[in-house]
Amino acid sequence: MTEELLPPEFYARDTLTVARDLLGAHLCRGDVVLRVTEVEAYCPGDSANHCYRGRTNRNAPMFGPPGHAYVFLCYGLHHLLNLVTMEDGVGTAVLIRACEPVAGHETVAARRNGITGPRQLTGPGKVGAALGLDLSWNDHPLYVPGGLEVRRGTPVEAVLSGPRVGIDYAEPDDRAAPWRLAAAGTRWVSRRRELSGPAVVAG
DNA sequence: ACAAGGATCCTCT
DNA sequence: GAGGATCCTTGTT
Repeated sequence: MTEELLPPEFYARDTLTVARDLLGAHLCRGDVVLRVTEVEAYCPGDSANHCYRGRTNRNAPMFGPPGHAYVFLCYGLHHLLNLVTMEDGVGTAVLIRACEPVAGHETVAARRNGITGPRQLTGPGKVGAALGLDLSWNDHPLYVPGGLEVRRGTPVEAVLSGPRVGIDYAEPDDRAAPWRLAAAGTRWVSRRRELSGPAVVAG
């Protein structure tokens, strides 16, 4: 039996809550299924958020309806996947930083240049590569069957947290905010030394 | 029209 | 641990 697609209402909530609840969810495209193990929340009024300085052509999908993808190209070569949260017009999202493979192992390995083990999928650019994403997936609705889908998956036992990665341009309070969340008890997480917890136990 | 820099990864050492 | 790859978005002339 196929797992339930997460509906738009799932995303139309507080971004940190959505981020925590996305841990354990499944990203599905074709034969590939990835279980989300690490995320970052980009919140309202957050100087690390691409939307902090208002709407531009690039961040427009983040200002759109919840449950759509926001894909952007980082350093000219990595496609990073975000899931838009909160109400239409707010401009918040959750970045997917790491996953563990559930199905489609051969496809993932091929897209990752034959790499297997945790280095295969721990890092946001690697997740985009494993799913075969490019900018054409920008604004794609993730609750519609047949394309890129997010399904319920299996919950995580406990959550680690720490500061977000690669946001030196942000203001000090936002740099320090513990808005990177990861599943405890798995090796499929990037930069684990910078995380602490378990601080939150899933109910 | 141009220059700068980025929510990174890989290949070395 | 250091450096290069690589191209789009953005703000400025």
